Amino acid sequence: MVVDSGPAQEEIDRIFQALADGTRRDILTRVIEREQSVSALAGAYRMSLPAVQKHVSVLERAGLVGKTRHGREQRVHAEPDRIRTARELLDRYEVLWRHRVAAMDALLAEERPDRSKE
Amino acid sequence: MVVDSGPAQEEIDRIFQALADGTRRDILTRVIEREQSVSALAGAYRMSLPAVQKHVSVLERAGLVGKTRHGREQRVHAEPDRIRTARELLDRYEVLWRHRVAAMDALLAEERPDRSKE
DNA sequence: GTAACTTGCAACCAAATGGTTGTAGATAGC
DNA sequence: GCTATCTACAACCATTTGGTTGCAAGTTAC
Repeated sequence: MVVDSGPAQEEIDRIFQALADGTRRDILTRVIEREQSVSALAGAYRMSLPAVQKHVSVLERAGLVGKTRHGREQRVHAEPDRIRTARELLDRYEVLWRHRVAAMDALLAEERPDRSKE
Repeated sequence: MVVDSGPAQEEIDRIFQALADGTRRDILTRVIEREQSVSALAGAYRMSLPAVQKHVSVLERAGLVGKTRHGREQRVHAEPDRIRTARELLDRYEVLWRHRVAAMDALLAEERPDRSKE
């Protein structure tokens, strides 16, 4: 079932924006496989820790990951529901496309020009 | 890394970047329903025509839409294959997530820290 | 031809992105 | 106590983004 009747535009913006960076997609992949601390993540890339912190923050604001305290460490984990939401978002576009193709087929079958619409 | 066996990283960047803007998602929705000229699209928004041109250009570089000349008009149309590609990209993340949940379940059931798969 | 319309492109500007360094607060271990 | 580590946050900088205006080129209509 759909999580909600449709996330706000800004929510969708954040989700796609978060996924529009290779480092962030890689971070997401890593924490999906296993939750880990920010510094552990930072060790995997050739950039500074604050840079990784920012990427995690972007993913967090998009709701794709969350953080849990374990002593002095802060483990980053994936948020599966939101990931599925993102996929379902793309599903809607595919549904729209199928609809258009069906309309075009009907148009070609009846062989009538429909240019007087606008 | 693991997720990437399809399009290049930059391609994926462009696809998600293109979808990370409400105006561009709306343009995509419109041209999926019916192909139309750039100026016709521009008439639907409260921004200048060059701004809409830029949005279309971003969608075009991402491969989500294409353009066809009809006299002096340039009709923008959707590229369904690429839209499906984007959705399948998200599918892979969901698969990874399911994998991780299955591993966690096995972990909790057997109560041992080894996460080797069957 | 001239005029009107559609498009493309360059220059410009404000705001956001993605990175850096530096500083400061908690927590674990000595 | 002191020290080292993990994290957060602020300031700063270069580049990109999203918008503007203005101008040039191609196409249609007169």
